[in-house]
Amino acid sequence: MGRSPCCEKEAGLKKGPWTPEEDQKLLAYIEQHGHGCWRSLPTKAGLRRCGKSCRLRWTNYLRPDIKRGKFTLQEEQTIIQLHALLGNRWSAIATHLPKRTDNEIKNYWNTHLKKRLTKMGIDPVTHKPRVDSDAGGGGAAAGTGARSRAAAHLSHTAQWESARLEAEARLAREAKLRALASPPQTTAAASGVDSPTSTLSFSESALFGGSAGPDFHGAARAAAVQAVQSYGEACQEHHFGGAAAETSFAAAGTLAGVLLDCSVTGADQRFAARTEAGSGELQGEDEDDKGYWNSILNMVNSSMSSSSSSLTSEVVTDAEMFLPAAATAAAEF
DNA sequence: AAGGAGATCAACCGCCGTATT
DNA sequence: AAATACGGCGGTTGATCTCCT
Repeated sequence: MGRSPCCEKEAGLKKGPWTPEEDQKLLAYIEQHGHGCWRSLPTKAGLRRCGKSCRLRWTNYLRPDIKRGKFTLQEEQTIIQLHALLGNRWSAIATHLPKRTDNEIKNYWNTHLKKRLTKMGIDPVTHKPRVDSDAGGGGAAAGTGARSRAAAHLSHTAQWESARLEAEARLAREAKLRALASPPQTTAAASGVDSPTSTLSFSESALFGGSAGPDFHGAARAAAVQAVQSYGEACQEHHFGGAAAETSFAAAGTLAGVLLDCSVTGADQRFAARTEAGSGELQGEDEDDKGYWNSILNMVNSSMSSSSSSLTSEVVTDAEMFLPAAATAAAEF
C-alpha cells in the first residue's frame, strides 16, 4: 500500500543557505540529466539536501532563465494590476512576468509595493482607497450603511472569485484530459507561455490571452457560465434572496464576461447591459468596477501583445483607463 | 566608529491537490 | 477505496545588509 518512505524523515540532511559547491553539483546534475524526480535527485547528485530544497533552489535561483535585479516600472505596474485581479496567486502573476519567480514577486510585493500602496492610502488587499478614515466621525447610521455596503460588495466579490476559481480548476482538469487524448498543436502554444513554476491552467491562459485557441477560449467561457451558476446558487442558498440574488447573479455574469471576453472591445456595451440587468444600489459600484476591471484587463492585454509570446491577437485600446490609484502610484514611483 | 532599527530576500514550513501503489 | 508520496503553492522566518543616529 502506498509508496516507499520519504527521505525527508532521514536525519542529517543539510538546511540553510546553499554553498557554491552545492549549487555547482545541482546545476551540473540538472544540466546533464534534467531534474527528473526531485525526491531521488539529491542522492544521485551527491547532495545532502531534501528534494524539496533542491527544487526550490533550482526554481528560485539556479534556473538559467531567471532575471535578477531591480524591477522595472512596467513590471511594477503589472504586479499591482495583476494582484488586483488575482490576489496573492504569485505563481499566476509570475506567468505574466517572464524570467521572474513567484518568490521574487512575492518578496517584492511584501517589501515594496504593499508599503507604497498603504502609504498612499490604498488598501493593498482591495486596491481601493481606504475607507477606515470615516469610521470615527459623521452620522453613525450613514457610516454603518456605507460599511455594510462595502462589506456586502466584498462578500460578493469573494464568493464570485471562489466560484470562478472552482470552475477554472474543473476546466483545467478537463483540458488536461483533452490534451492527453488529442496530442500537441494547442498544448504547444500553451506551454510556450507557462513558466516552469506555474500551475496556471489552460483556461487561465485563455482567460488572459483571449486567443490561446478556440477550444480553450470556448472552454473558459463554459467555466465562466459554471462559475456564475455556482455564484447564483450560493447567493440563493445564503444571505441573498430574490431580487438581491438576481442582481448579484447578473453582476457576476457581467464580470465573467469582462474577465473572459478579452478579445472583444465592447466593454462599455457589456456594462450597459449589466446596468440594465441589475438594479438598485449596486449600479454605482458597477460603474467603479467598470473602469477598475477594464483597466486591469487592458493592461494584461497590452503586456501580452507587446511580449514575445504574442498570445493575443487583439488589443483593447483604452489603456489610459488605468486604475486611478495604481496610476497615481506609478507616477510616484 | 558603533550599534540599533529597519529592509531585504533566500530558504523553510505547512498545507493542499494529484498521482501512485 | 484507502494510504501514502510527490510536487507545488503561499505564508513566514531569520540571517544578512543598509541606513540612521
